[in-house]
Amino acid sequence: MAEQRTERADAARNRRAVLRATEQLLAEGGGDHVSLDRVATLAGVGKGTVFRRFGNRAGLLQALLEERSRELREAVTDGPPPLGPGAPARERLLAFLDGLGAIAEGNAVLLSAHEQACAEDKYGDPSYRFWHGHLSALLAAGRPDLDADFLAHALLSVFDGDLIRHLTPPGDPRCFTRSVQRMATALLGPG
Amino acid sequence: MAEQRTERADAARNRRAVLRATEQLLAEGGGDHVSLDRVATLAGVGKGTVFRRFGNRAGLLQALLEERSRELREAVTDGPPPLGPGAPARERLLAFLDGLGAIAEGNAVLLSAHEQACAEDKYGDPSYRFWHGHLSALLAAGRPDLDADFLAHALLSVFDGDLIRHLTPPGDPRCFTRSVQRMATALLGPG
DNA sequence: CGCTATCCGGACTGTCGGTCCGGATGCCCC
DNA sequence: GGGGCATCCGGACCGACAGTCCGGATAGCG
Repeated sequence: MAEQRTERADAARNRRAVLRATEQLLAEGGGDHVSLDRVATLAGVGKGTVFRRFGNRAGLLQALLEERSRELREAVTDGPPPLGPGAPARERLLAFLDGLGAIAEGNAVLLSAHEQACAEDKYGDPSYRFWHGHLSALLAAGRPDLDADFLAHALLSVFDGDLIRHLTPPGDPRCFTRSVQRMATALLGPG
Repeated sequence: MAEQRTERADAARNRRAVLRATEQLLAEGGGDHVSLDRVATLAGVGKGTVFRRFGNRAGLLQALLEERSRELREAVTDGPPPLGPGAPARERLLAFLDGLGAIAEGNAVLLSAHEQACAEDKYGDPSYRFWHGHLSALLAAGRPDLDADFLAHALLSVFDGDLIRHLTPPGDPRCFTRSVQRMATALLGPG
């Protein structure tokens, strides 16, 4: 539904330019630094172009996030174990948290900006629903006695850009992920 | 430091009027409905007055949240068990989560608005630090082998206004709190 | 009752997200 | 190669908002 039959060449070029400009602005200043005016100017396009492609601020950030996490989503559905199907639920869960943690740690600023932009419908966002569904299924497989749906929300709620930056010391970029994995292990119990 | 020697009567009256106006606007529309212009108008004061009292949007919402949670904080530090000191850590933890959950469930809209306004320093906010310190101490007392500091952040991260509204069905207002308590129990293990 | 520190009000500014439409341009078909 | 049309572009424009500022009002004290 979002894809036209064919996208005109200039449209594709502009889309790429806008995404590149967005990530550049995110890198050089905080999330607040990314105003759509600035994105458009840096990308060398008009403001209207940004909105036509991405709908609004949230859509723009979501597209960037989607680009950064598509690989993990494919690995989770179609890839080899332990991420993909085939491994025991416990191993798949830890592998998944590792992958998601890596993305989150590497994109904490983008995460914060996206959380702030997605004011109200964060839990209806397709991307969120996918992560939640996957997590929920793995949890239910590991511990059928627990409330997998809620625990999946709880585990995801910890992937907060600000929290990640607050908990990541310089020199140990995977600290957050390890903490999440330890928590998940404690939740699953000594199974 | 925030208290003047004596607050003029009109200043105190205006402060109350602003807080009342804020909660009224929060109640009748979403968090976005609370613009400081509207608050000032509804309170019957000028815009400058709102800013002089509360600094900015975040300060206003924080003041309201503080008002709603002061009782719990006092009960936790000075009150009788199981909330206050004296009960076993496990019981205190569950009682604390019950109290915090009640506040969060009753103020989900305010919570959302506050989260959005406190863009960057959410984890430095004195109120957050208090809850985190308390939770962290109780967790450390119950399970010294776990990373209490991280788990306290994780438990608090689930108190998200949007998530609470998303998980609270009509007719079961305490559903969220029970889920949180079950999660905490699972974390503490079968001790 | 008068004086001063304090407070009030609302006009003002700069910025932002989002809309709109006249003009340009890529693309397909002849 | 060229013409016609659907698509896209750009940036002027709008309304709303957070936050600032200062001339004027007033509470409270002596």
